[in-house]
Amino acid sequence: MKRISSSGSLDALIPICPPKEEKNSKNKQVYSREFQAMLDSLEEEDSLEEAGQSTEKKRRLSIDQVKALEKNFEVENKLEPERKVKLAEELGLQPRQVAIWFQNRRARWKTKQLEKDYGILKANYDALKLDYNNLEQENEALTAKLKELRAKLKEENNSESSHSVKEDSPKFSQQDLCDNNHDDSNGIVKEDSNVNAQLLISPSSSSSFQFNGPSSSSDSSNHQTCSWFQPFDSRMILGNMFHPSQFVKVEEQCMFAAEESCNFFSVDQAPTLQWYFTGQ
DNA sequence: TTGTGTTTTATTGCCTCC
DNA sequence: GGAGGCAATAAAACACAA
Repeated sequence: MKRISSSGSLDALIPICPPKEEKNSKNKQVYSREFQAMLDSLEEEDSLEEAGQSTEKKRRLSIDQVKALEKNFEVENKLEPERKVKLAEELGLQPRQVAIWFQNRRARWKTKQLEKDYGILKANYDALKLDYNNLEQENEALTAKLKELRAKLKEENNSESSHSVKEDSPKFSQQDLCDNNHDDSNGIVKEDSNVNAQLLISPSSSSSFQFNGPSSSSDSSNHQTCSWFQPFDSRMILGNMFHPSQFVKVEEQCMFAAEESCNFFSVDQAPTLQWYFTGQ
């Protein structure tokens, strides 16, 4: 026995568990389980009375007792001594039995709560994972599209820049042309041409390209179907939409390199949810 | 009837608080 | 140091399939 008493009584000293030989009571069952149990309890009470002991067999609490305990547990899942004694008196139980019931009930509640929390966390995790996968796909699509566009720009640059430099733009020095024509560290090809427009690639604006040019550039018929991406054919800009004598300045306004932006969500890195947990 | 899995009741040992 | 809480566990009670 662990404690003499939590409430000052001797209830903890009373062995509630029956002696070991009780285990074999099943072997002498002749009647139905309930009836046999009743007989057994009566038999035991008699024998205990004879022995002068106040031992109680370990048995389940009645439905009414459990209901009352549940009700009290709902009100407050901790049990102060006065309440324990009062409840025990009301239900005809030992105060220690009430305390044990509350203790076990708290343990059950905790287990259930953990299961519940696990379910919620799992659902959140699954949703985030789905989100992550979608973003990953978007990222891949964007990267591919960007590569394609850059290849096109480069190709056009190679085929057309020499002409425009030599024939159409005598007002620029060779240095100016070099400055406008090189691949800078931000990763986008700058274009010199004769169209007055700006191409803005902004990773912070929902993966869309922004085109600052003449009003005709906002022609909605040129939009492609993808909602997150508003690309355009650079040949259209250079060849059809603007007068060839106009000057084109393709400018990148990225906070960081386009390449970096495309790899913002690394494919190899699984979501850790760390931010989620620390934020709660 | 019996074996087996689950639930409930109770114990034990350790820890914290006053 | 005693009281009480908790985790781990034992053991009785119960449910149920075969």
